[in-house]
Order: sequence, then C-alpha cells, then structure tokens
Amino acid sequence: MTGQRFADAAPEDLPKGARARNRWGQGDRLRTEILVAAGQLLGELGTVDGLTLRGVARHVGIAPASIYAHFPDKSGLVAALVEYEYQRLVELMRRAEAAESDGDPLGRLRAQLHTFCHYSLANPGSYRLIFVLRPQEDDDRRTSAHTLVDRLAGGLLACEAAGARLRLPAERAAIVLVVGAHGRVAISHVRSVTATSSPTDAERQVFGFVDDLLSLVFETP
Amino acid sequence: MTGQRFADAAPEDLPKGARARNRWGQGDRLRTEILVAAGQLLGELGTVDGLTLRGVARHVGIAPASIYAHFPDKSGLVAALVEYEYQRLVELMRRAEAAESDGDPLGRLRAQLHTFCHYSLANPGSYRLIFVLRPQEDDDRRTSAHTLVDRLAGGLLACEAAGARLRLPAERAAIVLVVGAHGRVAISHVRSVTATSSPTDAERQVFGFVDDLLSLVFETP
DNA sequence: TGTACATCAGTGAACGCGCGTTCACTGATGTAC
DNA sequence: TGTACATCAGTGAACGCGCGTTCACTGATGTAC
Repeated sequence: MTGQRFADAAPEDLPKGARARNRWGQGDRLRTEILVAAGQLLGELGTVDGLTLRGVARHVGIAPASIYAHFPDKSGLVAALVEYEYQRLVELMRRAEAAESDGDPLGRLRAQLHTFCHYSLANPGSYRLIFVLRPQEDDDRRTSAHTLVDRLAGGLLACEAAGARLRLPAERAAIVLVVGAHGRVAISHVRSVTATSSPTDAERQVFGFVDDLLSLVFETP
Repeated sequence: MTGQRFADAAPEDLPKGARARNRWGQGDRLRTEILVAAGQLLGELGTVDGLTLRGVARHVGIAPASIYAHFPDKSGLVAALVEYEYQRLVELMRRAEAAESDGDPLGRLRAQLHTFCHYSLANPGSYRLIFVLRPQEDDDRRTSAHTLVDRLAGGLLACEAAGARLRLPAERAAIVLVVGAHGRVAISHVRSVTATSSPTDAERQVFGFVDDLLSLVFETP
C-alpha cells in the first residue's frame, strides 16, 4: 500500500486505513495515486480484464465515483495507464543507457536490453498491457514496440561504428532482439505461475537468453 | 460501459430451428460443438476473459444451462479448451513434419516451425490461451512450451546428424527458435489490431523472421 | 475585521446490466415385460 | 403386441453478485468585500 514506485510521489504521513483528503489545488495527486494503484493491481492480476474501477478505488481507499474526476471512464483510465507505464519504462532505459560509458556502445545496448527485461519481469501486467494487449493507437503514432526497435537499432549502429560486424541489417537485428526478449519474457511469465524458481533465477535465465541472441546477431571474430 | 443506455433490449434473434437436438447416445457431440464454438469466440475476442458461458451458449444455439451437462463449470470448460486446442496444434505439426522427406531434416524442422507460426497467427486467442495465459498445470506434466522445445531440439539434432553445425547447443537453439517465433507472432498480433496488412503479409513476415532465426542459429558454411 | 459565497476534493446510494450457476421441468427416444 | 417406465438431451426462469456509471450531496478551504 505504501510501496512507492516513483520518486516524485512523496507522501509523508499516510494514515493507514484512512486516506487524507488532498489539499486545495492538489487534486491532481489523486490522479497519480490512481495510476499507481492500477499499475500495482495490474501486476497482481496479470491481465487488464480483471482490472476494475471498483478494485482500483478500493486499493487507493476512495469511492469508485472519485475516479471520474480524473478519468472520463474505464477505457480512459486504461489508456492513461498505458502511457504512464510506457513512459516509466522508457525513462528507466534512458537512465540505464546513460549510466554506461560512451566508449562502450555494446555495454550501453546490453544495459538497455537488460533494463527492458527487468521491467518486463517485474511488471508482467503492465508489460503485457503495453506490448501485447495494446489498445487502439493513433495512426500516425508509432507503437511502443516500434519505438523500442528504433532505440535498439540506434544502439546496434553505434556498435557497428565502433567496429563490430552485424550478421543482419541493423533494424532486422534490432527486431530479433526485441522480439526475442519479448518472447523469452513471455515464456518466463508462464513459467513463474507454476515453477518456484526465484525471480533472480528467472532474470538470470532471461539475461542469458538475451545475451545468446546478442552473440548470434554479431559475427564471431 | 458508455453504450449501456442502448443495451436496453437486445434479444438474440437466432433462428429457432437452427440446431436440432442430438440423438440418443450422441449427447457427447454437443461437448465438441461447445469446444469449437468456444475456440471460435476466443479467436474473435482475443482474450479468455471476454469469454462467457452465456456467449458460448448463444454461439452454439443452446441454453447456458446445457453447458453444465458437459463441463463442471467455466474453468472446467476453459481447461478442456486448452487441451483441445493444444492437441489440434500438435497434430498439425506432426502432419507437417511427416509431409516432408526423411532425408531433409532442415525441411522437416522448418515445416514444423511454419505450422506453429501459421496456427498462432490464425488462432491468436487459442494461441495466447495455451502459451501465454496457460492456467495451473499439473506439476509432473510439462508445459506446452516445454513439449515444443523438445520437438524442435529433436529436429535440430537430426540436422546435426545430417552434417549441419549449430552455433549453440541444440536445446538452447530450440529455445531461441520457440521463443523467437513466439515473440514475433505476439508482435504480429498487436500489429494486426491496427495495421491493415493482409494476413498473408503477416505470415510472410513471420516466416521471414523465423528463417532469419534459423540462419542465425547455424554456422555459416 | 467578519462574513458571505465560490470552489474544491471527494462521497454514498442507487441504477441497470450481464454474468455464473442452480433447479425443477419437458418432451423425445429407448427398454422391459 | 401394447404399455409403463427409464433414460436421455436439453430448457426456462430465477438467484445473487460485482460491475461501470450517474447524481445529488457534503464538508473543508479559499476569496471578495
């Protein structure tokens, strides 16, 4: 309940059980609280269909009707949730890339891939919402998967510029990486329902798979 | 939802004599009819959560209560549906393999992979049900994905025996293939919601991807 | 300064709906004697 | 042979439930004069 996902959400003294009404002019805070709660519930339920306005309201500690001050209806909430979670993922990937040295393009690429896998494993519901069940999208906008392919293709080109040789054109190779990671993570989601391997185990396996993929994509020296 | 206002009276005008009652001793036929209808609805809806007993009954042309003569409850129906669809897929793959010559192990492998992709594209709902949302599974039974990896690993070993050289151990390579195909198909499902490319186009792209994957897995001669 | 009013954040009860499930039943078809 | 009965395939109406959504409202906090 107090698990904060974002650094900017800084609730100091949250009364357990009873929710304190926001101050004047800060009504927008509830909007974020609702999105965070929806994201958490999505993570627990694993699918967007089990997600209900009443459930989200219960989780936040408000009346169902209060949601309508911030979102037009249920599908509006879900659309906002997609955007919110996707921005979160992109931000994480950008930070992971920036944390690696400029002189190590392969390291920057791997860091992004691993961050993508880490997010996907840690937030299966949101991940599926964004990449599998993605609802209708504006025609002129690119899908999330598309954006991701672009990011990774850029990373691959940087590797080429640094001397590495690809066995496929950069964009095709990027698709292999995104799609492979996507598939591997999905399998891991299925497994984790039954198997009792630790999340770290799952992560190690997925990272291993992604590294396999990376090594396949490049010429062996 | 927002259309609730108009849903005041929407009687399903099914032709009354559309379905004839089964004869004595053939009551089991309805069981299959129900599974087929559920599979079709799943294909249309794309997700198992939109699947309702009442919807299935409507589709078959029977009373909702009639389902209970063949399945204990909704989850029982879904479990039977998983089994039914998975057996269908395996049977298709077996036939595709058998249709290729014994002397062409790579052809046999490709045929199976393509069949898998074809089924996944043609039956997105069932595919997701089997491989993504797979419900609880007996501990001593292997998952569908597992069985598939075994099949393909066998195919890869046959290729090795015929002289091809793998860049990864057979099972790891099989995982790359299954997972890659899985991921590529999932992406294609997302795309097809928005993009207007023909199903044949999607198929060609997926086949191309899978062939890329195959070529990556083997040493270049 | 006090006070009237506007605005805000959020509530509680109600609505109509489709859902899964139960239960007593119906009418056709087979079987025993 | 006829007829009583068992069995089968399937029905129709009802139930309680949680859902999304609406609407009139409440009480706290700000602002104008």
